[in-house]
Amino acid sequence: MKYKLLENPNIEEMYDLIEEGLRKKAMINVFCCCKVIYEGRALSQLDFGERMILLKPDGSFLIHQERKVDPVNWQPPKSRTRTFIKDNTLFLESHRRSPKERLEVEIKKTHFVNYVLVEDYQELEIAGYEKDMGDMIMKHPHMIEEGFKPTDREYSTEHGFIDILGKDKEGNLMVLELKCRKAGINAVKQIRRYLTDFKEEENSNLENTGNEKKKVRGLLVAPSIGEDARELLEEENIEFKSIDPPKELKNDKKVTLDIF
Amino acid sequence: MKYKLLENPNIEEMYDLIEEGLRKKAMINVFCCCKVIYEGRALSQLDFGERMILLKPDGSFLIHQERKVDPVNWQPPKSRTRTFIKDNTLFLESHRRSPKERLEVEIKKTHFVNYVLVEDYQELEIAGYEKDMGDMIMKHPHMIEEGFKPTDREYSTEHGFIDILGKDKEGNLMVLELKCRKAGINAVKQIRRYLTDFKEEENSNLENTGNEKKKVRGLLVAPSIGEDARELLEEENIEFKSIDPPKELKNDKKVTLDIF
DNA sequence: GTGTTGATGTCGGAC
DNA sequence: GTCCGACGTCAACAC
Repeated sequence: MKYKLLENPNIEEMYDLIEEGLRKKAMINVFCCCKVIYEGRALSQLDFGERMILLKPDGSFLIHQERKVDPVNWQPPKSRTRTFIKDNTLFLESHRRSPKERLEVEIKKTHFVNYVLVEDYQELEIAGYEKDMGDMIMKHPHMIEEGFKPTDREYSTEHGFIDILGKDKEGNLMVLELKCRKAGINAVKQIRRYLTDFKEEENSNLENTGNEKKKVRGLLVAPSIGEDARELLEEENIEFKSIDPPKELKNDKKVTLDIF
Repeated sequence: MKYKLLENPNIEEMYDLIEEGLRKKAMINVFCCCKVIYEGRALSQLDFGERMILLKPDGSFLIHQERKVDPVNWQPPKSRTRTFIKDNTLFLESHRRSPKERLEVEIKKTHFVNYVLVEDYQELEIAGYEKDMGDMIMKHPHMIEEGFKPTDREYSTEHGFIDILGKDKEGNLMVLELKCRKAGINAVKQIRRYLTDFKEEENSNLENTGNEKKKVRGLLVAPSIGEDARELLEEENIEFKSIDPPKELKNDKKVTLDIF
């Protein structure tokens, strides 16, 4: 089951659902009246009130009040969450090893609780660094290889945006994925998804037109690449080009600002 | 009604529920597959994936992925949220006036959506940071050393605010810089800047008045100090006093008792 | 409003 | 691990 939800659960139901969610590494969401105690780098307490609690599969633990972007209390990723019942009351507890920190949530009344098995393979693309790299390649396509001609930027597909689309000197389609830092396995998976799309298209074109076969080349562009990423890359017949991102424009700007 | 919840809603149902939640200033929670575009101080895009969206009555807008404490995209309090349907697709949009920022969420598939009218009158009581440390020292100056008398708090200088200014039992000026965590090299540099100011002043006073020379002592107060910081400290003849920040809540559980 | 500073900052990268 | 810098930092407070 992809998700599970309970309205006005009793303590045992709620305990079971949260335990199940934790076991399955789901996102768990609790709307309840609770009291919170935190001990660690600082010390805090928050008396009973209605809040939203969010437990993430990476161990993150967030308690949100009705205002502000930041959670009122939280624990970082890799914290360990535990549930227990004491005096007919459900508690959530989160421990962090180092620095030693503890979060304790006493739950009085729950409106509803749910967990969801989340599928999210996308990473945030933020303009700035990577954008600069794209700008540079659009301006100097020979950096990729002789005869490379970029045709599209941020080309939209069903699986997401392709950073740069172009053709090599033979006329083969090239799908470029840019990373401004060391490329990980996710970068390779990403480019693989794009390629799947294009290869399907390519095959149907072939059937229709009988043209001579053009290849679709996947090319990962990054300053370096991780070991696991390299493996998948070779397996999938994707190419890799090592290019450093253009030297920081941000710093230059900041220096200028500091001067004034 | 205190809350409302829909599983697998269709677009119109979802639109209505969110509009109702916005009108009633509720906390709104959406578990869905969505795509996010942000334009403002930076520029970002996040392709389709499953996430949790949280809209708060103060205008805050959070999009949480399955990892990290921080939301992947967000808008701050006082942003204005708008919903609209285009091409049979539901969009959430959030505008901020200044700086001009826009967040656009395209929703593909929603697992469930709910709103809750939250009642939370409590504020976080927190202890263990720099202000508490300053309070403690002002209240118990002997913690620094016998005969220490603080004279000013947040004393303004050309280079910034001195946390605590005072005099030792000999009448020498003391410049205290407080850190509630392990002090790094920056803390030492900071105190060094303040000292430079005072020593210049001291010298000009000497010339003018011919008074006997009083020293200016710099004192870094922190629970501990890093190695590089220690080096610069000794080089600059700045002193160090190890003090842990107080971790006592002011109204220690009294609030709870008062309520009953 | 603009500006400055502290924070359980968080997060990522380098050593 | 620890240290160091960047961040759409956020949020509180002063001016």
